[in-house]
Amino acid sequence: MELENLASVAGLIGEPARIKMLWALMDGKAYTATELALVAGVSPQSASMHLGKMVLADLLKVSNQGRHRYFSYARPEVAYAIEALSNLVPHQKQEIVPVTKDIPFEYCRTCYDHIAGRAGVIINERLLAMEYLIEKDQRYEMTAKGEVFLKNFGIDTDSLLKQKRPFARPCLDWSERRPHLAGSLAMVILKKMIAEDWMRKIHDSRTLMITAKGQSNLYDLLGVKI
Amino acid sequence: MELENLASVAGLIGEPARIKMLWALMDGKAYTATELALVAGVSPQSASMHLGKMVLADLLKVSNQGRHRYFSYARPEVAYAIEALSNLVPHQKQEIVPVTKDIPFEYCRTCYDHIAGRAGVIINERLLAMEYLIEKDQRYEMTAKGEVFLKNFGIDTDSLLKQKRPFARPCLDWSERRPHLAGSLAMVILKKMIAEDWMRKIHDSRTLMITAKGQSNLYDLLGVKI
DNA sequence: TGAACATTTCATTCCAGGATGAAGTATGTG
DNA sequence: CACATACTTCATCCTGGAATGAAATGTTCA
Repeated sequence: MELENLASVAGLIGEPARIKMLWALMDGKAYTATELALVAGVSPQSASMHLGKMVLADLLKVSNQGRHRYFSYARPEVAYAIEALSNLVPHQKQEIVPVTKDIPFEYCRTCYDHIAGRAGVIINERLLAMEYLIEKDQRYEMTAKGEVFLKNFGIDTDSLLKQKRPFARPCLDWSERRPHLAGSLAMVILKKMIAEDWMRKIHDSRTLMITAKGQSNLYDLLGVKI
Repeated sequence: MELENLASVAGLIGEPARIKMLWALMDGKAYTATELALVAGVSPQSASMHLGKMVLADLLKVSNQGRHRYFSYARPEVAYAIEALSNLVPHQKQEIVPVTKDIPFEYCRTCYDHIAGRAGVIINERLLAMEYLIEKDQRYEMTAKGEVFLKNFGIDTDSLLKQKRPFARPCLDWSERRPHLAGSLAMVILKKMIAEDWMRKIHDSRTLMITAKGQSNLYDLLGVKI
C-alpha cells in the first residue's frame, strides 16, 4: 500500500541523527560515514546503520573509493524534500557550512594522470553544462558538439575511443567531494595543457599550477575563471 | 540551535499515524480528530494526542465548531513539504484515494502558490515545447521569444528576475509524476489567471476550477485543450 | 435536566528501534 | 608482513514515546 511506503520514508527522515546527516548533505557534496557521524553527534556504528537504511530506501547512494565510502543524495527529489522540510522550521537563515574545511594546496593537483582538485571539478562541470559530454551509466559519452570542441582543442578522440581504457568517466574528488573528469580523455587533456604551458607540475609533487596563459585560455574555452 | 528545530519538525512528521493524517489533509479540507483517527488506524485518544502536538508545532490549525474540532494545515508550507515527501516514495502505478475521490482535485489544484495537477503539468510542457523557457541546471531560463510572450500576457518579468526567489524551476507533481512550473513566474501566472477569471479557487481548498473563458484563452495561447 | 456524543487528560503499560562495545572485513602504509 | 585506519556487523541493553483504559470536560438535543 502506498500510504505505508510514505509512512516508512517519512519515518526514515524523521529521526534526529538521520535528518542531521541529510541536512549536512544539502551542499551537494559527498561525505564519509565518520564525518556524518560527527555532524549528527552519534557514533560511527550508529551512523553506518542509519546510512545503510537510507541507501536501502534509495534516499542516498554510496560510492566506494578505496577504504572510504562517500555518501550523497541518490536523487534530486531528496534535496527538494529536505528543503521543503526546512521551510517548516520557524524563521531562520540556516547557512550550510561544509563539514570539512578546504585544503588550499589541494586546490589543483593531479590524480594519477589527470586534473583533480577544484580545477578538475570545475572543468568537469563545465564540460557537462556545455553539453560536450553527457553522463550515461557511470560513463561520459561525447556529443556531436563535444567532438567538434575537442577537435578544435587539438585532441584526436578517434584514437582514444579505440583504447580499452574508459574514454571518460566521473571520479569522485576526495577534497572537493564532487566528481572530476577521469579516463583517457582526462589524461590527454592534462598532457595537452602541460604541453601548451597552461599548467605546470610543481617539483615532483602532484600539485599543479595554472599559468596566466592557461587561465585566460580556459576562460575563453569554458567561460570559467579558475 | 536551528538544526534541532529541523530535527523536531522532521520527527513530528516521521511517525506513521501522523504522516497518514497529514496525507489525508492534502485535499485541503478540514477533518475532525475522529475521522483522522480512522484513516490513521489509531484510537481517538491517540489521534488527539498526535494532533495536539502538530498544532503546538504550528503544522496544523484547529477551528472549533460546536462540539466538533476541525483540523487543517496551518500554513501552505506544510502541504508543500508533504508533497515533496510523497515524491520520495518508490512509485509504481499508484492511485491516491485518501478520503475523497474528487477528480478535480488531482486534475487541477494549487501547489503552494502555483498551478499544479494535470493543468500545471500541461502548461509547463507547452512553455518548454514552444521554447519560451529552457531548462538549465534545475532552473528554467527565459528565452527572447519567451520574454515577448510573457510581456504580451501582461507579466513584468524584469521585477521577477530581481527577486531572490528562483524565477522559474521544475517542481515534481505528486499526482502526475511529471514536473509542473514553480518559482516566482508560476506564482504571477496563477495570480494573473485568477485576476482575469480564467481560473477560480474553490473556497477553503486548494482545488482550482478552469472557467470556459480560461479554456478558450489557454487554447489560443498555448494550443492545448485543458 | 439528563442522556448521548465528541474530545481531551491522565496514569500506566509496553515495545520498536536507537545506542553501544566488541569483533569482523577491507584497504592503505611502512 | 604487520599495523593502522575506515567502516560494517552483531548481540545486547535501554529508553522515549506511542497505545490504551478510565475518567473528566464540553456541547447538543430532547
